[in-house]
Amino acid sequence: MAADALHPIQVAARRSGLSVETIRAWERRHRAVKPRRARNRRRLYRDADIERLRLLARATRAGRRIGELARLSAARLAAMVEEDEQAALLVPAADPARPRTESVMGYFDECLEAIDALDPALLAGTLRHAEKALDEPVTQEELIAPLLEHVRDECRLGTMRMAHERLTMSVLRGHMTRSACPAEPADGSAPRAVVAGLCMQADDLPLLRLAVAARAYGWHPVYLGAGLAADEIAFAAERARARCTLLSAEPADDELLANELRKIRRAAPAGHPLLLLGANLDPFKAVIDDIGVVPVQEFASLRLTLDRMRAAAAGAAA
Amino acid sequence: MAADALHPIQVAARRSGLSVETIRAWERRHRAVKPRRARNRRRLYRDADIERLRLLARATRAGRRIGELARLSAARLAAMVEEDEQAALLVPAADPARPRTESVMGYFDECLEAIDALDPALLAGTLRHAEKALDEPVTQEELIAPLLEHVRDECRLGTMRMAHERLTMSVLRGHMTRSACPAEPADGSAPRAVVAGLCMQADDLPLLRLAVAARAYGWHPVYLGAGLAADEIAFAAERARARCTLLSAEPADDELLANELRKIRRAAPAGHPLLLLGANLDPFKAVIDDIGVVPVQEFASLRLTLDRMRAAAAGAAA
DNA sequence: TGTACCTGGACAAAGCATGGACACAGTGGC
DNA sequence: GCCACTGTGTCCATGCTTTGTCCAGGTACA
Repeated sequence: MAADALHPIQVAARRSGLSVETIRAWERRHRAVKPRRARNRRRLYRDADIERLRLLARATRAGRRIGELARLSAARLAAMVEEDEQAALLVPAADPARPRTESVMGYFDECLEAIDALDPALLAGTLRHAEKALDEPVTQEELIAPLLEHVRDECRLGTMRMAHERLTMSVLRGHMTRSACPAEPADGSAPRAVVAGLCMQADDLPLLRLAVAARAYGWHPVYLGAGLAADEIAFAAERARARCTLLSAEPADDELLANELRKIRRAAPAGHPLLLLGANLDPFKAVIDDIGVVPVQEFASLRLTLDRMRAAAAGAAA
Repeated sequence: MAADALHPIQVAARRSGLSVETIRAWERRHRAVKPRRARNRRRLYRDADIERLRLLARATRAGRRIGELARLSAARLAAMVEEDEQAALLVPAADPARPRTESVMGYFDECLEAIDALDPALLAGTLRHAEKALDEPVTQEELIAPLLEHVRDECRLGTMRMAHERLTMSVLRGHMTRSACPAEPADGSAPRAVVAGLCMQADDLPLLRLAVAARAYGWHPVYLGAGLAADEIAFAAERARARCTLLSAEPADDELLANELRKIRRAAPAGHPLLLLGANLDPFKAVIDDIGVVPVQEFASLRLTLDRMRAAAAGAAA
């Protein structure tokens, strides 16, 4: 439907990534595209015109001159762009596997020293360093999670003070936030995933870790934190165009949680996948089977589940 | 219930984000929506009408002209909006430098758009962009703080949903954490400042802002979050070798707060400066004078106080 | 009486079209 | 090296259309 839709130049500009001025210049000087005209002389672009503009933009970005490109047919153009971009991929040779000289244990001890000295910059620096040397999932799994566990235990035992724990949590939260939503603008093609906690939980680090994992596996997390009502989560999934929703279940009032799950299922778009992460999901078995929630017991299996889901979504879109 | 509720134009405006004037103009000039009329000729909008207005608003924001849109059916319109926004997601790789306005207002509006679309990456990117174009203190003072205020208000009014507020807080927290403790290893010579909240407070953003400000003024913040006991704060000040401690006071139980202040003073090293930031410090006047806390009513004066303190510390060390 | 709403008219800002101009990077000749 | 030439993206002046906002005068309602 709407295959013959006509678009004003503004839309053509936004969809092609070119400026309005450039599009007009290309037409004026080279007749690169020939849009229809409205009665009031305004340009009206068909989908095919915009597609052509996109191709032209990519070709110029690859170093070609617009003067040469303008006369080419759509097919020639597409082939040329394809070829150029393939060639560009070959140039930067894949970086060789990094030697893993640094051990996790070493970083762990360094972190503990930084925590003991209450030095946030040192702790953050060590974490970043570790993440560069090790892989990100490894860091999460073998450094950050155990570190948090350790600090909590020591704090409970009295070996460490609350101040240590708070500083650790604060730095870890910052670090994980950075991992979940890094500086580079997100890859537009990554599917989105809403990440939310089912009810109030004081400690949002496990949830944040879910977002970090999603990001590492090629998703674009929309992190909402814990304690949101069911209809808010469903609304967010729809508004953000999410391909799935990741929920976490803290040990809490089981009846209430089950109810929230049902509410989300009802309010979310039909067929929208819901994942529930939790160490002990036995109390929810009935609900999970009933409404079709995907249970995830550990982070290792999360990856598989997410990958399968993305493949399914891509297949459906194609 | 009330599925066929009829709404006055005021409500239609609030829900669609358009002005009342605009809605009337669209109807007058293009018959874009055809609301029912009450006996007294007042417009009455059905939910479907408001939905249509929302779609029209989104389509115009995507670069289309209202004159063209008005004649389209609801289905065509929805498909078009969907397509436009989907396409916009794929392009940003092509236009990294958005040539939009560089004023605070411009950034403010861009942030609101990102929040409305529940797009964390776009919001974070806009904030970073703003911080590069404006100065960091300006961004804090004139963009981030008002933005937070605005979102809270809209959420209270019902124009925005909780999901919007949570996403905003989560992204802002990440952004401010990054500002408070940036990627470069800290300048070793910067004096340290412990930043902590005097008692539990659900919202840690004001406190985080304190850390960001300290960092911007050349200090090295040791951020501990809110809700720490007095002796933990004093311990942290000593262990981290801090030159001062920044505290924030939320409107709360005054007696308790005063007590905490006294406890910190007793437990902290002699002569260690304590700063207390709060909008209304009147209830603490007695304690402040008694134990020598430096009151700070606003961020502008914080800078002066911190600078003087650093100069004094440098003088003493030399 | 004050507020919210209606209508039609008016106006300023923004968007678009056109043709011209400028700045800048290559390119090739000297 | 310098210089002229060309291709290209951006900007500007001018004129027209579209569009958001404002205003005056009038009506309904508490």
